Order: sequence, then structure tokens, then C-alpha cells
Amino acid sequence: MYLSKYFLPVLKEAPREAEIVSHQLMLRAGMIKQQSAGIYSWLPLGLKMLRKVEQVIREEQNRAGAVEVLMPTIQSADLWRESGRYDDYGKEMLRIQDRHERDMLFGPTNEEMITDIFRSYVRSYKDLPLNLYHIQWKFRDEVRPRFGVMRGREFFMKDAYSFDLDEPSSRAAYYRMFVSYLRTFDRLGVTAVPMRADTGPIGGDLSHEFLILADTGESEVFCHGDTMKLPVPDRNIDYSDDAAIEGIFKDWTSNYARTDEMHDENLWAEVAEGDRMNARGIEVGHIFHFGTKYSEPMGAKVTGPDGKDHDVYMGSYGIGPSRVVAALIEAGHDENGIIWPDSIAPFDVGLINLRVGDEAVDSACVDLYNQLTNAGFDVLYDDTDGRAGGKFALADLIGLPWQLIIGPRGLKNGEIEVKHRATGERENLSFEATMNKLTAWQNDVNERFGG
RNA sequence: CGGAGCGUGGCGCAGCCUGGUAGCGCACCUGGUUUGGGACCAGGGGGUCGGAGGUUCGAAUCCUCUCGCUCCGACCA
Repeated sequence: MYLSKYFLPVLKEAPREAEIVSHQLMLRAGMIKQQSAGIYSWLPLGLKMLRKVEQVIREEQNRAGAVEVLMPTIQSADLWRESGRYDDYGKEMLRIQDRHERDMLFGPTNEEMITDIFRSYVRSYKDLPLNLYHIQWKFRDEVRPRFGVMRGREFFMKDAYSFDLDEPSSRAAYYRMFVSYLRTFDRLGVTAVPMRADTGPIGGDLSHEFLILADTGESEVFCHGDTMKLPVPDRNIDYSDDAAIEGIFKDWTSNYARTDEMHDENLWAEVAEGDRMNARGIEVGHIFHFGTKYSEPMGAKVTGPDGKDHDVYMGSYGIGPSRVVAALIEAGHDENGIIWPDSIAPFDVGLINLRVGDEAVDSACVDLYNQLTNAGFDVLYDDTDGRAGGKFALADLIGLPWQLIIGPRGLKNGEIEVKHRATGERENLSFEATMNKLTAWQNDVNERFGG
């Protein structure tokens, strides 16, 4: 992408209303624009990140055996009356009427609708297990939206729903999603820790939250240090091996790990002092196992091997990609701007032309741009007629992993200045050495984080 | 929903207390000089001061109402 043809409206100063760093940086980097309290437009750079996060989540859901659907944002109130939640959900649900004065709502979640889909088609236990998910905008009319897209009213969420014949198989489905979340956050290049969670108004008896660790996180995290050292299963994981999956779940949940909400000082005291880890985190995922809470009132049954009808056991599994984007920034930034993880930056490389209009520099940049693009790199080429300082500031602000700086001075020696955003390391390399370095990096990233 | 605060060119702010017809920095446009870490000179465009009503000869400024936004608390991916 040529910067001159892109739409990247950066701000030198952060708008006053932005208090936390991710919100400030998202506004400054031209990723989002607020339209109303808790409601945002996603501009090209922000959308690019949102899509990348979404895609990682999708790949890991698919790998774990979930099947993607897409349900509408607008739902009929009737479904919610069946489950009893139309009255229970309260003011957080945005209620609207259509022209025929039918009661509708902007979906805050989709348990009812997915249960309706399920009961419309599935009759036999032979069709189970089934896990359907979608990635769709949700609306919750929060009393107090804040922190940019971190707590918006409209937000993007991946929500998966599992259906099983009985409780043991339903728990197995829960464990699969648990493990899939471990892999998802690992691929997103962040440390996310599962914590035992309150099941809340949604009900159920088994629930975990996943928190991305960041100093600026809202939740206080108490966990056993060993949890941080556990290996995340690699891409060859076999999700059909229930015992192995349950083993991973047990490894990750045997140690104490809770947020301030569920914290128990007595249990915490039992953790050896040297093992206690106290940190802050941002909740980005939440999974629930809730049995027949919705299937029973809504009549979602299958015929079992015994020839009788059984209410299906369900669980739901959410990750908010829009919040994840903000959390990545909270977890990775410095005074100059964003530092994206290697695995999930909006572009791989920023190519900076220090002397636009100089024939030699221009053609060197274009050649390198084409070469990199052909090699599979996503490159943002700063071909604008700006000054060096401004270009460097922009590159640091949007936080691409690599900056390739080409100007007349270095070009005389056939060299490019190669800067790594995360470490600040810079070196002068030949064009060939630059390609080799980036290719090695790309291979390493694919190896560690690739699907 | 309780408490606090803020709305003045695109962004950041001053002016308000003590009414006199809107200003600064950045950004933007034109010309020129520059060009390796947010240049300089000259010229220029853009705001009915969130909205409505009131007081007054006169309102960004005082009064009333209203809308929007932010922060703290209770709740949430």
C-alpha cells in the first residue's frame, strides 16, 4: 500500500476525551473515530487489525471443530420471551420496534437465536457434538461506555455455542474451546491467562475468563507463577482426543488463578510466596457451560440412543476482537506509539522514502516495495512528500514491526537502515541482506504463530 | 443510576469571574527557501463560541431549560 493513496488520518495530539493509552493511540493512529458514546467507525488501519484478529480467531475455532454461521444483528423479541430473558435482560438490551410495531432488539448475544436454529434442524444425537459460531456486531447499552472500543456499546464478538447430548460430552466441548482459546491468544502474540470466573446472570456451573496481561489492565490478577510457564499446544493438536484435551485443561486450571472479583485470600495464602504472581489484565474472552438453561425452555431436544428425547447441553464461548485490538495496544506501546506483536501487525513493514522526487531513491524504493510484496510481505510505503522526522514519527506511531529507511545518504553505499520497532535496534544493511533478514523473520513468525 | 466536569475553526487550548462583536499553537491552501528525527519566511481560507429561550443598547461571557461528551462508583466480551 502506498501511503499517498491510503486513508490514514493521524493526529498529533490525542483528543481530550481519550483517557487510556490504547484509546489515545487508536485515535492518533487513525484507527477509529467515535460516532457516539461507545460507538465507533473503524478506519482502514483499525479495520485491518480487526480483520486480522478476527481471522486468527476464526482459524482456531475451525481447527477446534466449530462451524461458522452468521446471524443477524436484529432479533425478534419473541425468541427472548421464550427463554424468559426479554424481561430479565433489562436496560442493557436495546429495544426497538419496526414499522408494524413488532418488538425487535439489537442482539446483545445469541443464545436464543442459535438455539432456535438448532431446534429447527437437529433431531438426533447422531448429529452431535455440534458447535456453531459467528463473528458479528453486538450491542449492549452499557450504562457507562468508556475506554474507547475497550468498553463500547457496539462491539464485535465471536460467540460460539456448543450442543451435546449429555453433560460429560458437553464438558468435553467446553474443554476444546478452552484449549482453542489458549492457542488463539498465543497466536495473537500476547500472554493471556485463563481465570476461574463467576458464571454471572447467564447461569451455569463452569466458566473461565481469559485475560491479556497488561499493566494498565482493569482487573487485578492473582495467579500461581507456574501457570505462566505452561506450554501452549501447537498446531498439530488433536481435538478429537478428549482425554488429552481434558489433560491440558486440567494443567491450566489446577493452579490458583483468579481476578479480584473471585479472589479468595485463604486459598491465595496457600500458594507459596515465591510462586505468587500479582498482575493486571484485560478480560478478552469468557466461556460458559450452562447445561440446559436455554434448551429446556426453548424445546431444543434430540432423540438419544435410548429412543427418548433429551434436552441438549450447551455452552457459549465469547471473544471480543474489537476489545482484543485495544488490549494488544495496552500490552504493547511506548511513548512514541504502538508496538504490535510480530504475529499480527497491520502491515509487516513500513518502507520510508526520505527523499521523494529523487530519482534514484524513488526507484530503489519502488523496486524494494515490489520485491517485498512479491515475497508475501504486506508493506506500507511512505511515498509522501514529508520530512524525515514526521515520517519516523508516523512509523513509530502506527507501530509496524520493521521500518526500512531509504535516503540518498545510505543509498550511495547501497544500504538501507533497518529498524526493528519493538527493540529499537537499527542497522545498515544491503538490499540483499535486508531481504534475507526479513525472510528469516517471516519464516520464524510463521513457524511460531502461523495457522 | 448516583457523584464530578467539559462543550469556542479539523486537533489541542486561551478568552467567561469583571458583557463591548473571537484569539493562540498545530493542521490546511498558495509562493519561495529547505530536506537523515515532527523546518523557515511571506501570504491566505476556515468558527452565527453545542442548541433554544431570556436579561441587556449590546451575550462566547450573566440567567433558565435542553442536547452531547468525558471521568469516578455499581455492572459487563
